[in-house]
Amino acid sequence: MSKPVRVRFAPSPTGPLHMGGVRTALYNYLFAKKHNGTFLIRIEDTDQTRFVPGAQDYIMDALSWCGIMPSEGPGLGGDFGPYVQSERKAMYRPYAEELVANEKAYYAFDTAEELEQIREQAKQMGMPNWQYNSVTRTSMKNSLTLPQTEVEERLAKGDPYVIRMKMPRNEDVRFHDLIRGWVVVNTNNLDDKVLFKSDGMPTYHLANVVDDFTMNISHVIRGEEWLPSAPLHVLLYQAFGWDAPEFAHLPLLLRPDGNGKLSKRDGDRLGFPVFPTNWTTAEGELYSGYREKGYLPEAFINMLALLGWNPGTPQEIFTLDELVEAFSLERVSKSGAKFDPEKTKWFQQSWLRMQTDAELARGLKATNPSMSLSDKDLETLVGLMKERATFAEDILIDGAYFLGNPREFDQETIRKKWKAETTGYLHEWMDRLEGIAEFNSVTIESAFKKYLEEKGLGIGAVLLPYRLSVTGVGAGPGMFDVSAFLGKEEVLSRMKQNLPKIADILHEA
RNA sequence: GGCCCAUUCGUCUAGUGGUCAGGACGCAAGGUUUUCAUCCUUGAAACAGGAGUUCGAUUCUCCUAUGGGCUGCCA
Repeated sequence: MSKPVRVRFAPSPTGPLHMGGVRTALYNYLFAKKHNGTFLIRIEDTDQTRFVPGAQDYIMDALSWCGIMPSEGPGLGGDFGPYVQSERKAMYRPYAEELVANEKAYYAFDTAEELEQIREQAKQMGMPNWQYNSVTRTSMKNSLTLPQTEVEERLAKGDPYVIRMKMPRNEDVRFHDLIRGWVVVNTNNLDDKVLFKSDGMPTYHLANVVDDFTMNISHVIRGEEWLPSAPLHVLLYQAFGWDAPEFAHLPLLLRPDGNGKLSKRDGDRLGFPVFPTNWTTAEGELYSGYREKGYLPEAFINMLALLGWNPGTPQEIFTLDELVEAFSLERVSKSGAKFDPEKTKWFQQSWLRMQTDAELARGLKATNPSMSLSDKDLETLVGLMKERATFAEDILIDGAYFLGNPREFDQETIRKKWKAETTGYLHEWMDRLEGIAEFNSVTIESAFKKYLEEKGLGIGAVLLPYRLSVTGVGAGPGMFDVSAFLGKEEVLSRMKQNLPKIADILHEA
């Protein structure tokens, strides 16, 4: 009989959530939904010095854009709240004291400055990382070395202290990871981590274990950067006499170039966002987000899901619901995944195509309220341009000539395609256009073919120059569709205005 | 430096004690298209290295190398 699945995503509000964090949240969400469990958010703000205003709202907003909805969390309620650790502050000290009473932990009075000094000295003597551990603690100021009376005196007096884990000597800590299998670490390699800080707050380790236990968390699914401290957490569960949850440590997201963990600086430097949505720092520095770049949340989520997990089938396009259905931790890979901006674009393009013309038109109208096009015309335009676009806005950018006479004319196409007699053909073609009674793509095409036939011309000799004189560019949707969309008056008026401009360009060349 | 984790095409990945090592993105070529895009076909492209186990290892074990993470009164 297994416990009900309850998982949490536990970010710290020290800045915006980057895409690695979103993926962790996503996998938690997928796992919870797959097993009819609960996905909750807990804010880990035990470090008051690193608190960044707005970060918590950013996290909730970004997850909401992604469609990753927690059922418990700050502002959402739930039976295990509060869901912000600073609001739970009072509950941690008794747990820390309990460990001291049971000799699993001890008071330490060494100040941060003293420790820094010791580390510095050790470094100069060739020891790169001095640790407060089962060996060194015997020569430090703590309740294990100081006389009992002095300890009590110091505590009574209000001397600052921390509570440290009393790491046992030479014990193998074994735990099972759902992704990596058995992991074994000897406690000699672990130090006496601070569990409770002198400012009255717990550290991550204590708060995390206490909260996961008191919130009935069944599975801890988090990034691989936590793997080294997992043994400590396992030991803490043992010290409290609690059953530990299942662990699953996710592979890291790596940067596309060179090596290393994806970091917030990489994105805009390499030309892609690392954040789900825009984030502006207090200093006014902007980090761009997928939302504002024009990515659909479905595409973003789809891409993230496949980075480090695969369904074992050739399917690559998944809705959130389909991901829930297909997801399993067993199919999460062990090694870090380099993020690929190109493939991300492919997901975006694929998702854009799946939108209906009406949906896309509605979205464009919302982002461009001043657009004068009717809904029906905009939908037609979307239909013509959609296959050529990666982002919705591309439709308006690459299709700008649908909205107004172009100012620029592609010089290279002119140079390659414009012959001495071309302008003459176009004038003749204008006369034919003039004569078309019912102006639609079928009638225009047949008139065009008829004209070519009568003149004995090839299609390329006139069609491309025609396109260029109307749109300014040498590529795009079917020219008869474009013509029909613009209407007879507009097409003729453009040609009248543009042909002289093109002639000028030819003269200059 | 120490500890831990990892290693299949450029990238994301599938896979098995005997496979032509499969797919996707990207790239290249061809076809379709008046053009571009889409679409279709084809192609180049990988089991880090060395031992061992075995009739046989990409697959199992060990070593090495490489990459990554952690090493704070950060999370």
